[in-house]
Amino acid sequence: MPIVPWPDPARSGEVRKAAILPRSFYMRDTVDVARGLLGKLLVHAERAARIVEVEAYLGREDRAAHAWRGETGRTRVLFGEPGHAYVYLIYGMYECLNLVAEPAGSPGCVLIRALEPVTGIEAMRTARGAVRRVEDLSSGPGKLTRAMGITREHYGRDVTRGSLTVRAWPSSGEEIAVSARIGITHCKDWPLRFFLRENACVSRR
DNA sequence: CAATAGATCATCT
DNA sequence: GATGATCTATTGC
Repeated sequence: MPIVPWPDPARSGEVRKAAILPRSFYMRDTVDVARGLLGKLLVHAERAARIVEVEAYLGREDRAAHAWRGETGRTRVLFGEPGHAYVYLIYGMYECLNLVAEPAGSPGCVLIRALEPVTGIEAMRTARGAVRRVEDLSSGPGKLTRAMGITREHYGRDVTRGSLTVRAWPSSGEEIAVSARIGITHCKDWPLRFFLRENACVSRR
């Protein structure tokens, strides 16, 4: 079965009507926000995609989290209001998108690790160059920011309003799986990665 | 197929 | 000056 079994334009109307998640969605325990984001829609620049893989990063107790050392210039937004974007450069080359969770002062966040394209697939292809398969367009944290046109310009953006939003989307009923987080050196065994088990767009299948 | 090297730079020590 | 929440091309079996 194709990843997108419906015509692209037919879905853009539904995307526009989809309700933006309110700030209260993010003002909860980081793990609850992470699980809750699975299946929701990330919308930006005429493109929309379902969130299919995330990781939770906690605060000062989590040595793998950027907030572990406390507030710095880069991590400032993590300590602010929930529902904002934390975007940073990794390995000198890729940007990663996180959504800030928990009340102000508690720096939890959720790394968005993979998306399933829904609309704007041609724009994603253009942004991703030589990639052929739809399921490879946004199946990783660095890939999805490229595909969606998200950069450090979006650092601190409020995702409950404006051009970068997260919206409600009908549940697919897919099973949620849990594992350790990927690519970290500290707290390697903490079960804070959540993904839709059988989804073809999850990274590292 | 699996393993690995190289790209490349903001951030923090 | 070292490190890192990655990706891709290339090498080798």
